[in-house]
Amino acid sequence: MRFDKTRSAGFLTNHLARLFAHHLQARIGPLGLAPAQFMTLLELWETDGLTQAELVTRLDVEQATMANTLNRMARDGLIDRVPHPEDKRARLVRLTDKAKALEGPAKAAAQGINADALAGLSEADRERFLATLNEIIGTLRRR
Amino acid sequence: MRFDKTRSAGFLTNHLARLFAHHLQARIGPLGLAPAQFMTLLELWETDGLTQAELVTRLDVEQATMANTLNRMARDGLIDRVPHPEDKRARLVRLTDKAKALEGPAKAAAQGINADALAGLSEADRERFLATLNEIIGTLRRR
DNA sequence: TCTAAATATATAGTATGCTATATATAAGAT
DNA sequence: ATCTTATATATAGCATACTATATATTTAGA
Repeated sequence: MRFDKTRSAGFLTNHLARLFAHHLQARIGPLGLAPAQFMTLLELWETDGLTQAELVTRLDVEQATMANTLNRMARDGLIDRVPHPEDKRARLVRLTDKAKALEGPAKAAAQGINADALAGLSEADRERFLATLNEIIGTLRRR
Repeated sequence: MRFDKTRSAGFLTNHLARLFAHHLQARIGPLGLAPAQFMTLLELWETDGLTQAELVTRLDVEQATMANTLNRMARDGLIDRVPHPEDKRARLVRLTDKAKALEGPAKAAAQGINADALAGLSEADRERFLATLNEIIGTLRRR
């Protein structure tokens, strides 16, 4: 059976994701951030005080993955966790001042990588690429 | 600063790669394979007897990553490593009969996932998507 | 030739992802 | 009110990725 890597969406997406992660790490590492932490901060910069469960839903990772990421973020002084006022099981994730201060530089770094990556494409191709990514994500999530 | 996840190539690619990996795991797991093992087998099915260094180049992963993947593959009876005839530092990675027998079913599983993922796209959009992935990979590798 | 640089592999440590499992609390059902 | 089920979080164990480092061998250069 033939299988051409360069024509496999799964293979190529895996490769590209590793390249993006590598570049992101290079640019936000100096800020004291790692990629999964940045992804989590994107939600918290939008809405401070989410629960772990809400972050899990919004970022589509497993609960155990998020629990570990939040532990590392607390260790690194990016978040605090305070008791949920109405639910003794839950805790609210709160940004520290340190994490709030990183919003500008970290988002700029990520935007820069996206811009570099798509630099060789026409505006129409960029739009089509983003739309297709979103569409395939939707397709695979439904299964 | 605004940062829309649904318009970030890096964010979307990370998400999609996780979805692809999850589906691939579900379909090749029952064959006794994991995604990185499958990726490595793709090269070895093409060319049996590669060195670790050659696999590293072809798959664009770090040497330590490949060393660990090969250890797990040897543990699982998918490969043997034999001394390189001309270079005492190196070893040749050889497929076992077990690994050879998995080529058809594993490739079929991966093709099936790719087909499912792209099912909602026109043929032209599929081609464009694959071409764009390859192009962006090229761009980011050059940096 | 002998030393220095390059190459092939291995290992340690860490981050991020997963599944499976455990515990605590909340909500619903009878 | 009690019992069952659902929800929120934590933890253990593993795969895959990374960087940094170590060792062995080969190649190149003085």
